[in-house]
Amino acid sequence: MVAERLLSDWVAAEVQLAPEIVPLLRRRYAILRALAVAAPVGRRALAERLSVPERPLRADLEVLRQQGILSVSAAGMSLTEGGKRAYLGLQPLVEQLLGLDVLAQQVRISFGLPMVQVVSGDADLDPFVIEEMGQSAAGLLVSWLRDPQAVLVVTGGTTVAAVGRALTARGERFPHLRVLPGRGGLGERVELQASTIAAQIATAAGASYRMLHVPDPISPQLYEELQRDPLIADTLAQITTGTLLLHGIGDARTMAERRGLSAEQVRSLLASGAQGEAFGFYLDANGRIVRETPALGVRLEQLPRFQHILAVAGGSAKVAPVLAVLRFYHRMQLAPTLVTDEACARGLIHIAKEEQPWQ
Amino acid sequence: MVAERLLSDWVAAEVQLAPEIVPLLRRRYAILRALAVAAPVGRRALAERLSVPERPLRADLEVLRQQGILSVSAAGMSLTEGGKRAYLGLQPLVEQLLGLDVLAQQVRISFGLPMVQVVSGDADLDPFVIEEMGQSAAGLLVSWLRDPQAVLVVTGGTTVAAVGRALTARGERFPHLRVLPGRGGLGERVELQASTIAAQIATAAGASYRMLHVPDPISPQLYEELQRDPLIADTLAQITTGTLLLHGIGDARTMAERRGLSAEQVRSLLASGAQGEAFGFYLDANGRIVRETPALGVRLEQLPRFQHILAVAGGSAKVAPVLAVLRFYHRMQLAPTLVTDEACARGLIHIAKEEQPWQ
DNA sequence: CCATGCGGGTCAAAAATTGTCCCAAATGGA
DNA sequence: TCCATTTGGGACAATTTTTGACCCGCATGG
Repeated sequence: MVAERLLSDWVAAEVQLAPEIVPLLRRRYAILRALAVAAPVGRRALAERLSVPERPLRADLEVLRQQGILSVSAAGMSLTEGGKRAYLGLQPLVEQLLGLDVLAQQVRISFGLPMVQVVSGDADLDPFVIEEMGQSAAGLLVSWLRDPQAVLVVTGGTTVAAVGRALTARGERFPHLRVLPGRGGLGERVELQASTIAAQIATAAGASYRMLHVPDPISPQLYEELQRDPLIADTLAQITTGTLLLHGIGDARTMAERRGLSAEQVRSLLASGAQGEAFGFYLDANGRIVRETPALGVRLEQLPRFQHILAVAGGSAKVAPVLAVLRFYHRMQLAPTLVTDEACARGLIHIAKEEQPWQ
Repeated sequence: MVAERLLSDWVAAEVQLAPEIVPLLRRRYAILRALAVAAPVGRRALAERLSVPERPLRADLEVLRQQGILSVSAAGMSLTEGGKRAYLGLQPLVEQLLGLDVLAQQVRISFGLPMVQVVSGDADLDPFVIEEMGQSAAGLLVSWLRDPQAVLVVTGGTTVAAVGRALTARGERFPHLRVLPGRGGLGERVELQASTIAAQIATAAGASYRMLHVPDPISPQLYEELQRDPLIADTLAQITTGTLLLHGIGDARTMAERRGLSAEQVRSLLASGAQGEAFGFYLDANGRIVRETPALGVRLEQLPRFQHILAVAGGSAKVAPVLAVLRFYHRMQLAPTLVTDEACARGLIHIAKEEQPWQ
């Protein structure tokens, strides 16, 4: 605690004296993160993924190379051992330098949440930011997963998938754990399915799991029929015993299209004010439910039963969806933990300052 | 201790990731130091004293102004309250960032000294560096001055005068202390005389002092005569009871000229290899005494009696003189504490690496 | 009161950065 | 084994930024 306090003082003085180090460290740290995740990677590919012009990136890479932080080969660039150490050791410093801790506290207070974590960057510009959100969320999750009663319910999506990868990478085992998908199958990509992620997490953690072999937008006829299937019914029953909920937050239009809604249906959905989506509910800017997807899985009335709800989403395009979900939870008198990125957090703060958070 | 350790780790990682902050912080810190000492000061005067081109300085000043670190008026620029706080709080960070602690350790080990302190900058280029050396030396001194038995012997010179100013500024009082000049009058400038500095320190500390009203280069006839003077004899006797010695280190040529030696005498002195001077002794590169100034004051055989000897000198031009003095002490089997600046310390290390420190 | 030194403005020259090529070599999937 | 692809590094003109060298009106302090 003392050390942290001192660090923040030093950082504050340093930033005051030399504010130009902030964008500098931001860039360099993003490069390290990218290399830590995707090495070996080439200069052009890196520029593409970081949404940065190639030549400036080259200048940065040159400095890092001379510092012995990265090694180059014909296959691309990788972090050296020292570079990995620097990357890992730098996280608290970068958080301080970029003011991420302050940002997280602002979001936490503004929206009345129990805990908020903010990672550096913008997931829309730099795909590696999603991985870092995943690691951050995984860190929170494992502390909850130690509970022998823990039953984890997960949804699908790219961000939740990143949490799964991060949990797998940690290699910690929770044999008593049970992992369940909170939704059925949605879209085509198998690695983003709730069932797939549940299975991945459970396998890595040495835990048990169930899959939910139902389509996500479900027709009324199938609804009754599938509920009578004993295996499905059992899985649904187990979901009601969940203690931890991990879910992503979607953009209304994207999710509607992924669920195969017609252009007309999408138009009507958006006309009704839908901004965000979470586990099947489309929410407007005030957090009101605009439309509920007919599907099997975690249900509205179950939400209060979870001990912890962890929402993960980032990128500047997710500001409105996240805002919708946070207001939805506020209406429900629930308080989820939020893991997001810098761009999204700044957007949330910007809006919170302009208007009353709860209208 | 923990905090320091962590700080150094963070700093190491930060410097690795963004080495360009080192010259940046070096410049900005020098500006803060100058403003802390000499405010209010104008842009051109500042550029002159810092030996920096005006336009780049202006760019730095612009940043610092926008950061609210300095305030401008028609009389010049000054530090704001926040700027003063940043300046004071930044010292340990700057020491780490510029590697001054490492440098000090290298000098300490290379020359077998008990303690070495290094301040940032080059006294030859930036006159404020002398003030910082003074503050550093004053910090060491006060810890020794708490000893009720303390008797402090000081020499003259610009650097020792800066120590006197710094001690005065601290405002701590040592009523039991006795301060004595280690040399007679030398040159014309009263504020650089050993007696003047002794009186200044003693007055500020509420201590007692004596003056030594004798010329420094003294003729053989006067030598006997003045020693018979009861007041002078008593002062000389008191000097033999000294427990702490504070002295500067001079360049041989400069000191010889200041003592009024003829051009011929100076030439012969330099031809005999004289590099440095300390309390009257001219020393060659190996630390051998080349010539002893006939004078009254602290004598060679007294040196081992001091509990602490503190040598203060800086600037790249003082490398050879300091080296000569350090080797002299090594021959005497004495180990002084050294306060110097970055430029001088790097010069010492450079030489120590090339040759064996003791031949 | 007035001369000195103050901050700030201006602008051409110089330096650094950036955009956009190219290339030989190594890679890795077929 | 081969060959399409991607790698890092070189080169260089276009562009932006920084630097040097002025000038000006004005507050300040002797």
